[in-house]
Amino acid sequence: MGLKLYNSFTRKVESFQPIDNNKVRLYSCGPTIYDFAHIGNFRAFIFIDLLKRILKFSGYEVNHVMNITDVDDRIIKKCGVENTSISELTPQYLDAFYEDMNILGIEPAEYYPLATEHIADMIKLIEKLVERKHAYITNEGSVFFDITSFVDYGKLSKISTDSLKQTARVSSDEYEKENPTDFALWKAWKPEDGDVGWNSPWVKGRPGWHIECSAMSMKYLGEYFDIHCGGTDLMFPHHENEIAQSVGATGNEFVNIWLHCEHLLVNNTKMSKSLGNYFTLKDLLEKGFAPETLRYFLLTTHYRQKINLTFEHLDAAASSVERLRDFRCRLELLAGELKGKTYAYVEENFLKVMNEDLNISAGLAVIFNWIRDMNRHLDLNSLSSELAGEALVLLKRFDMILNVIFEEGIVLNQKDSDLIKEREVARQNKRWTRADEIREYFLKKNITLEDTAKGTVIKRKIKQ
RNA sequence: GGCGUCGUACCCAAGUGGUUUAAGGGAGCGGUCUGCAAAACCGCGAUUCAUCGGUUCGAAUCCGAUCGACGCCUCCA
Repeated sequence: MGLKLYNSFTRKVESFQPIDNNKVRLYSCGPTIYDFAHIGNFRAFIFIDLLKRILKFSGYEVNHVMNITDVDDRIIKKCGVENTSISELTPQYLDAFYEDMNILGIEPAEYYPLATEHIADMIKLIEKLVERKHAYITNEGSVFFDITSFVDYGKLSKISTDSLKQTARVSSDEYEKENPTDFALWKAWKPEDGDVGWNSPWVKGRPGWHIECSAMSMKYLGEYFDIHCGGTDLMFPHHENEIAQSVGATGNEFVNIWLHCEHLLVNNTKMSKSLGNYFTLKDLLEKGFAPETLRYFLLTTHYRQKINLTFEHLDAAASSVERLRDFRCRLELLAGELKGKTYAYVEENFLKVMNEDLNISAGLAVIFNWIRDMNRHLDLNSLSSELAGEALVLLKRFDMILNVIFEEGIVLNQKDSDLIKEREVARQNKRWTRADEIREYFLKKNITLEDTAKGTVIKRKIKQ
């Protein structure tokens, strides 16, 4: 019993036990707000959402911090190209990010700290690393982490420092590193940085990318916290460097469990900005895919499995969401009070498989098997309104995880509700042409009218 | 070259030594129901788990080889 998770650090599935009773402290790497995030980025955020929802479902309290990178090479570059400043460039992308997260039904983190608001914390941390001889200052005033000073370097990604020496890009012309594999903590100001720069004990400049996560995670979650997660591509060098910085500075353990999410692929190739093979959320919405469809698609493949994005795959996801919602509609038509726990065993079965490293495929199998069983009873009219109410209770529980089943009801304007009444009369008088005409009219508005023994059922159409 | 993940039906995908002559979803076909639809239900659908060899009383599951796909080693979710 209890949740088990695959720890990338030990490469084993481990029982999860929070450090502090039932409080879970979770850090995840957030977006760099230089542009709109693509749907591959959101795969990772939806994975974190699933993790958080399962933790909460199981009764844990979750304190989640997600950083926002609002200063880095790409941002500075774009500011140069567009002849603007960080404070003018980034807010629009941050807003878009929050909006997209909301559209995809992702629960917000407790904190979204911005890198530029934590420069002082980063400087303090760098000072500590210099003090503890893990970092050195170059002639120009940049500060680098000396990876040879940290014996466990490479332990997370299983990359040996020897092999790194053979492949690391030599960039001594950019900064004066002692060793090409050392990474920047503080970068001295250069003309192409424009007006980006902060004063520091060394020289005016800006933080390296990795230090923000060490500084902000420890500030909000303490030196040692439960879970740190992100995409697999962050494992090296980003997370490896975070460990080096954090452990180097405190001498303590840093993170209990590391979780890494696999990539979203397009044509069997990683979706990425640099390859240009990406879709933003907006792109896919404009193609007619519903937010629920996209959420379901990203949510329902195991997080350590690559997903290949195809429109066929999205269509299949839409059909599945409709199946779940159609079941909800049938229950709603029948349900009495929403109480009771006749179906608690189904929830137990669900949680049991979800506890195995978030085995969502097995979890869905539990849900769909139950739905088929319930539909059978509904077809036979052998489900009482009490039991329908109880089933609805469970369905709501499941939707605390999936968040695609329940929606705000459809509100029809006067003209449309009159049309539906007209259609009912037409059907009674067997004027089928008129009835079909009205059904067509609604279909164009993505509303399906279904004729049942209990009258017309109005549904929002998701599938294209 | 180093490190790692993966290959299960038309598509997606769970299962990682016996309770599986392999869950679940989608698509398809046939049927029930329906004015017609839609939804739902019933039935059909892998004697087989990339290939070959080995271990075992027993393998999709363990080991080895081969083939193929992908990721990281450089910014990246």
